[in-house]
Order: sequence, then C-alpha cells, then structure tokens
Amino acid sequence: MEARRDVFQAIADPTRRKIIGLLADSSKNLNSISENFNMSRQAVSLHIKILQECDLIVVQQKGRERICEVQLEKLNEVYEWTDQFRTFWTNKLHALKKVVEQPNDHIDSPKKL
Amino acid sequence: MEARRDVFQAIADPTRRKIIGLLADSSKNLNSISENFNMSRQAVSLHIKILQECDLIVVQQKGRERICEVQLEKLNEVYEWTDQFRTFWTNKLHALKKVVEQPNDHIDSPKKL
DNA sequence: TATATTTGCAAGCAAATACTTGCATAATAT
DNA sequence: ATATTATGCAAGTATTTGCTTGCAAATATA
Repeated sequence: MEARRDVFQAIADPTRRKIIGLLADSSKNLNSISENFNMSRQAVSLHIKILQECDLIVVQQKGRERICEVQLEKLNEVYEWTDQFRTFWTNKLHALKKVVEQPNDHIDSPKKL
Repeated sequence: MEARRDVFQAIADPTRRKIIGLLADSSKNLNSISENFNMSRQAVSLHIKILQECDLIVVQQKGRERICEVQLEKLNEVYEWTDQFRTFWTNKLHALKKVVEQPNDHIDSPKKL
C-alpha cells in the first residue's frame, strides 16, 4: 500500500530524525547507521527506505555498500510551514510594541499592520 | 494506549496542519472547525484531542461550546530543529562566499550571519 | 575457493492511526 | 417543556506503522 509519504510524515519518527542528524554530519552506509540504534538492521533499513521515498535521503550503491546521503534542502518545506506561523508568535510581542511606539504615521512607513 | 505524543507527530497529519492554519486566523469552536473537512465531526474531534495532548491547542469550555485556540509558539520546537539544518544547506551557498569576501573584520559591523 | 560482510526480501505481529456510526448528555433557544 | 445545538463516549473496522526473525544474494577478503 503506497501511503501518504511526505516530509512531515518522515520526520514524525524520532529514529528518522536521528538518522537525519547522523547523516548531516557525514554520509554513511546502512550498517554504520544502524549501529547507532538498538533495533535490528532491517528496522533501520525500513526507516531509510521511508526517508528515501520522500527524497530526504539519496542512496548510492558503491560495491556491496549503500551510501546514504541526506538532502537537507528537503526540510525547507517544514521550515517554511513553521516559519509562516513564527511571524504570528513573534508578532504577539512586536505588534503591540509597534502600535505603542508610533504616535503618528510617517511618509516612510512602508507597511501598516 | 498512551502513545508517543509530540509536536512532530502532531503535524505529520495534513488535516491537523490545516486545523492549525484555520486556528491561526482565529479561535473557533469544534463544529465550525469540522465544517472545513469532509470527515465526521468525531474524526475532527479526535484530531483536536491529539493537538491538545501536545499543547498545540488549548480548549476553553464556554457554555456548551469548546473554543479551540492554537498555541503557535509550540511549533518552535519544529522550527528550531529544521533551522539547525537550514544553516547546513544555506551554508552550502554562503560558506564559500564568506570565506572569500571577508579579508578582515570591521568595527561598524553590527551583526554577522 | 571458502568465508566475511553488506544488504534485500518476505512473512508475521502487536500496536497505533484514521476514520465510521450510534447513542448519550448538557446548554441554549423557542 | 421541548426542540435544537454542541459535544463526548464507545464500539467497530481497515490500514499503516514499527518492529522482528529467517533466508537469499551479491561483493569483498583470506
């Protein structure tokens, strides 16, 4: 069953987030990744597969080894989604400040909230 | 079954992300939220519950209504996790530039990225 | 060639997820 | 008082998830 497979789903699992962290440091083959976890190699392999399916990881066959490289840019989707709301929560602090500090409008105000 | 319940898990579901978006605009009661979806009220109610369990939503009883308010600050955990890697992928572009462009430091540089 | 290593594939399983429908309950409106 | 509205609770189901173990295959090393 090909289920929904997106970046948000992929990073929902803590093991997969840890894998991303490991690979951000340097590319690694499947076995050396799985050494960092208390689960079977197969379990890790499955996580890798999921990360691959949403292009967070690119796997390159090198002899009998599979070198996994993380594509951190793919996290941009998540970054942007959260960042969109970040302006909301930072504005909770700044919006008030702006209103209070501005006794009247100036010509050079480019934007008003 | 009390499963792992964290923000990453919570935002993995597209319905829940949409709920967050809706509530970012303004707080709403359960029924008016569920009007935006093609699923049963119960299904939406369950999503709300999950969002509540990780403090992304605070529910306030008001008579017979339950007003849902989103706590966008809780997304900071996700923001920071992605941002940590963002420096990696933006550095792919900027790191080289920095090294090349900066022959020495200046006093009047208020901030360096 | 015999053996180690790195990996894939497949079956099996318990738990979680994402829903559904039906009924109960409490607050409000007529 | 009765109907309407907003909601919760519980049971049931199909699918997905996160793992396991066993076996096979391909590559590298002795």
